[in-house]
Amino acid sequence: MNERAADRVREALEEDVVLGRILPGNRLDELALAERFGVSRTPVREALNRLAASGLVELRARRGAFVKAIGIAQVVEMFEVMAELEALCARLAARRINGEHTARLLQAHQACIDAAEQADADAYYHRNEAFHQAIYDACGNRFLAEQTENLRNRLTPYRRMQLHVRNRIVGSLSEHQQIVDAIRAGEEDLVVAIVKNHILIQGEKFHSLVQGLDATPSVSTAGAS
Amino acid sequence: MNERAADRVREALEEDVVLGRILPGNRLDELALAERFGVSRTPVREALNRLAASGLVELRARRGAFVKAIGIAQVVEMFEVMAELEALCARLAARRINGEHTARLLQAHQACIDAAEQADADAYYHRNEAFHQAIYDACGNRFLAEQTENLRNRLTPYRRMQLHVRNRIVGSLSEHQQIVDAIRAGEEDLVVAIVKNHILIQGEKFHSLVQGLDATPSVSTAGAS
DNA sequence: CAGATCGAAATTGTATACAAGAACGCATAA
DNA sequence: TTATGCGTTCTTGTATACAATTTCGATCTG
Repeated sequence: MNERAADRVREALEEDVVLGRILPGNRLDELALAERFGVSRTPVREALNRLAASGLVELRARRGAFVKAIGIAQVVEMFEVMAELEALCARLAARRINGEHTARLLQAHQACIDAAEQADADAYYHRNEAFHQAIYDACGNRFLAEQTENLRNRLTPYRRMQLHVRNRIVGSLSEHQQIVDAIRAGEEDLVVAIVKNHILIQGEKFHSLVQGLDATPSVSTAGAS
Repeated sequence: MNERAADRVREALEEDVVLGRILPGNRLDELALAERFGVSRTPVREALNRLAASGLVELRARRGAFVKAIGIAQVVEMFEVMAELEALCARLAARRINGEHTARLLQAHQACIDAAEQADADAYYHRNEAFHQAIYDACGNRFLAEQTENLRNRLTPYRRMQLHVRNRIVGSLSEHQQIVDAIRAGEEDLVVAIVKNHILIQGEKFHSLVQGLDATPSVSTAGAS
């Protein structure tokens, strides 16, 4: 329980950024954060450095820390990589899964089914995370599992936003079933195809979602308005 | 020019670790580093944090920073991921490469050929890096390019160690030629296969290399004299 | 009135001082 | 001789003080 102040600050900020409580582009004032957490600037700076390294904030030299404004194009790029990493996890899982991991995977899948039957979108979100984590853990490559989890965390806000799209849960669940079956059957190529599609769907949904919502002129629409 | 002290320290330490001038398991004393670089502990700590985030050093709470001792198993895992990322770069490059990037790729390839003809292993190493970087840049996905470059940097010492293996340069060069041809022809699946093999060869060479050298140096072997 | 230039305030980057915990050694006892 | 307990010392973690740079605003000039 003797937690380091810097870690407390980092975790709290991480949550704020990931959950969208601090919006992209906002500047993170060291002094203000220090006061908010009741510490000095030193642990705050340490936390900001760590967040910068994990890509959540951008550190402009002598200008402060800004919540990284990830453009639509980059999010699509990230989903592209995410699909590949997750597909590799699934491929290796299909190749190497053992009894223990199989049990965990089935359990996580069942938990998703339960949440879906209760139409509890929030619970489904969390259990969906656990389901994917179970795949990562089953891949037998801890480094890959960590990398994939990292990227997944960075994509959290963009996935979260489109889980409320109509019928997405039903579709997601059906894909989960296919994934589980393919992994247990050791069908590597099949599970890779399913997972890639499973992830890329999210990227596409995100893309069409933001295009329908808002014309954020950050990148594309050059001379708009 | 007006470089930050913390960045200078970080870059210098990065080089020391990557080039093996500081061995895995060694503790990085903040005060000693501060004196060595003529700065205070503050920028040193910042540098260590950044290095920890990029996985080069391990930060044990209230115990200091240690150069991360990456086990053989993890290196093999990292090569497994590396092969996948690089193959994805190549696939996307084959799909989307344009004239400018093609020129750069050809130029980088020719530079490798020149270095090989002069049997200059050191020059070949650097130009090989540039060749792979050219592929990353041509993939049209800046995020993927950055991730791949990052991982490549982390694997540097393990790749470097086996470039001196006999005839590896010749084999490498031949694979480069196949990669260039496949990318220019837009043969996605073909280039993926070649690249995966190209990278995994390195992982296997590393594996057999260390197995031939030493029995079980699973952890530190830091103070080996 | 517009623009530039200079200056003050605010903020980041670095150094130093202080607090707390861990490593190490020494002494003592069995 | 060895193991254990205590205390010193060294190192990390945090706070504060100082330096340097940027930003914003006011004033002056065309």
